[in-house]
Amino acid sequence: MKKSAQATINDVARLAGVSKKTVSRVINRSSLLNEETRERVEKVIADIGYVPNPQARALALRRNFLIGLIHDNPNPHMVLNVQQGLLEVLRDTEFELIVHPVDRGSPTMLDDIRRFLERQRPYGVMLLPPISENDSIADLCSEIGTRYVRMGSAAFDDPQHMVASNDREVVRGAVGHLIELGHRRIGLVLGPHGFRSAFERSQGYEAAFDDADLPIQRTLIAQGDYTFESGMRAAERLLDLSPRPTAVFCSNDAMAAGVLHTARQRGLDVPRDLSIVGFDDTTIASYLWPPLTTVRWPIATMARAAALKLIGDGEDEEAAESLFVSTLIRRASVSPPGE
Amino acid sequence: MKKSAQATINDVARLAGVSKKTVSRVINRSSLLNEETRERVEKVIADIGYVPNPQARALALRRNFLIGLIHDNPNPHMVLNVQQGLLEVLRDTEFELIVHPVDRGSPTMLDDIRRFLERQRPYGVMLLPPISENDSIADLCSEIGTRYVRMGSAAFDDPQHMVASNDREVVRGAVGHLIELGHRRIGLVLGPHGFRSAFERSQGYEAAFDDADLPIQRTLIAQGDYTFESGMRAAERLLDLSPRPTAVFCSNDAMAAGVLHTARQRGLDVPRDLSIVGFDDTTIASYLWPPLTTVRWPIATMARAAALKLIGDGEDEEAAESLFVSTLIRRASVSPPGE
DNA sequence: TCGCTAAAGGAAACCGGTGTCAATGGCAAG
DNA sequence: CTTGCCATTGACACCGGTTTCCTTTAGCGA
Repeated sequence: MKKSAQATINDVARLAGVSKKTVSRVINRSSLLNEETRERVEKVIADIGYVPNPQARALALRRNFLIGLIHDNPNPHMVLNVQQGLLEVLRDTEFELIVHPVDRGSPTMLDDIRRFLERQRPYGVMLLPPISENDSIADLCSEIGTRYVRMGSAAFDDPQHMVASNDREVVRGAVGHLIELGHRRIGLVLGPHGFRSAFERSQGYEAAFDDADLPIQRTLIAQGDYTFESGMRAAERLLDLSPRPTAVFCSNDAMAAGVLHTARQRGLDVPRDLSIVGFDDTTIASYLWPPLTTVRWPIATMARAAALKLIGDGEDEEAAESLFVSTLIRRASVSPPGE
Repeated sequence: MKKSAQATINDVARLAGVSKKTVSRVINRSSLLNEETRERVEKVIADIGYVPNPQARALALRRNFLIGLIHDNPNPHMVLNVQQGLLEVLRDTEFELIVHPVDRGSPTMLDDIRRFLERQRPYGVMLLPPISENDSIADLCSEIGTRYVRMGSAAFDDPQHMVASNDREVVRGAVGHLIELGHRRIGLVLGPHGFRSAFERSQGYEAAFDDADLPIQRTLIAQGDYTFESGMRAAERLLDLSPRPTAVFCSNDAMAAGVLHTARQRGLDVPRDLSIVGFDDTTIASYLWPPLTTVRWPIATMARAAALKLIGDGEDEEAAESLFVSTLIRRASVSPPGE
């Protein structure tokens, strides 16, 4: 009564009284098939619980049923949410997720990616920021013939290759909200150079000032690099200014946490003495005291859409979408100035 | 001048003037080989940059060069750290990481895993808590012949299948530290039922009281489920007690953050009115105010060791280790009582 | 020089699918 | 009745490795 080895296509063919090629046709839903034959084969497949061997298919098709996630270690919160979104879609399919981190900065990054694509031959890959902004990676995918979807803070590729959020607009709204509350000296903690997300968010900041016909004060703009520590340093500089800013918009939550940390060290009360707005809506945003007002972007939803774009035939509705709306989550770290 | 297609083993064989089999022998480091032949073949391989096709190998060997990460969505911090540790090791090898989340609770979980193992034929898999504690999964791996390593809060399998931390001992030390500082009414926020980690940590708590010959007060033990919200609820109950506990040990950081949150809502000063100790040393631990005293366990190191166990021949030193030491990270959320 | 043994290397089958192309059979048209 | 065409289906090569089994060659003692 030993457990039989995995059934093969030959077993199915024999039992159904057809050739392996016909079974293959059934599996691949070829249209050139007699309906009756199809049913007979499908019955056998169901009966013996046959599942095609992915390695053999991969060899013959020169294409694996894997979706690759290529990223360069941006924030863990994002990576994990993306994975969850992708996996939600892949869970009920024959696809699996393969994670391939790379090192931007390394001169061999492009070669690494090429090797990965040529060797593993994933069905499609998802590119996360910041490397998603690198056009040569997208070109490489096209060249090799691997489907790809880029995730970003703005649409910088065709819809079928892009899931983008509206960072600029949402920041414009968030900073506009601060202005409406009466804030005038609003600091900006920038993200690192070369990150599209940092750029878009700073553009949103500037747009809000333009909207209100207010001048932008360069001294209120501090450079950060998306880390907690850089947020602390930025806050030290901003809070030394006189007059002090009454609010700060931070390009991500980690830096916002840093700003909050420094503010507290200096005995400032948040939000009375300083309003703070973050970006990402990571879990820490709600754990902090006061809970952080921040921007939530639908990362998992975007990842789901990306997965559908990657594996789908382009007919799914969600897969058609490529622009996703982030929203301001109002918590307790913002109030009118000096209140 | 078009880029030639990937070189195959036949190209190498032709250029080196040997048969495919000999090339295959070189690749697989067979010992029955003339040294001179080996060198000649290796030179050709290096010259044309030949890399064996993983799909073909997988088909022939019935084994993929993939390491699977099977988990059930425990805390993101852990999943990500594990991934980083694994990938650090895999980066320089021919292995790739394939992530396969499952749903404990689902009655089909075991079948899901079986299908995954039989279809993808990963070289080895890493099992994360809490499903790592499920013996039938380990048995399944043995049955199918997939190498596996389980991660856990205590050693509950052979060393070659286990990377474990010393949760019980480190908690014993942490709570002992609170006792030394003078705390007597020390709350415990438990992790969820059925989690070995929760059990081990509570055992550590009890051991510390035994060490000091102090009685354990059951009312000071509150049930949590590792979420921020459950920490808040637990704190609400504990802080209603009279006399109030002067310190709380929480089974993870998220719950500690919840306790801190509730304490703050009630106007308590941490650590003066309430000392808090967490577990995990997630990033939030240092972002919180006051920065959280917590236990850091070497997740990435454990994952590295696990990867070496999975792909290695058992000769690496780090791979031999199976018990890893967590340490108490002292920050500002602890002080002597009432100070 | 011959015979024997062991090491080295090659031919062909095999892993389990898919692609190409030809064969088969039914049916309408000539 | 024969021919031509289309819908189905199968035979066989192929994807790129590994394994089995056999042959060749080298080494060595008699």
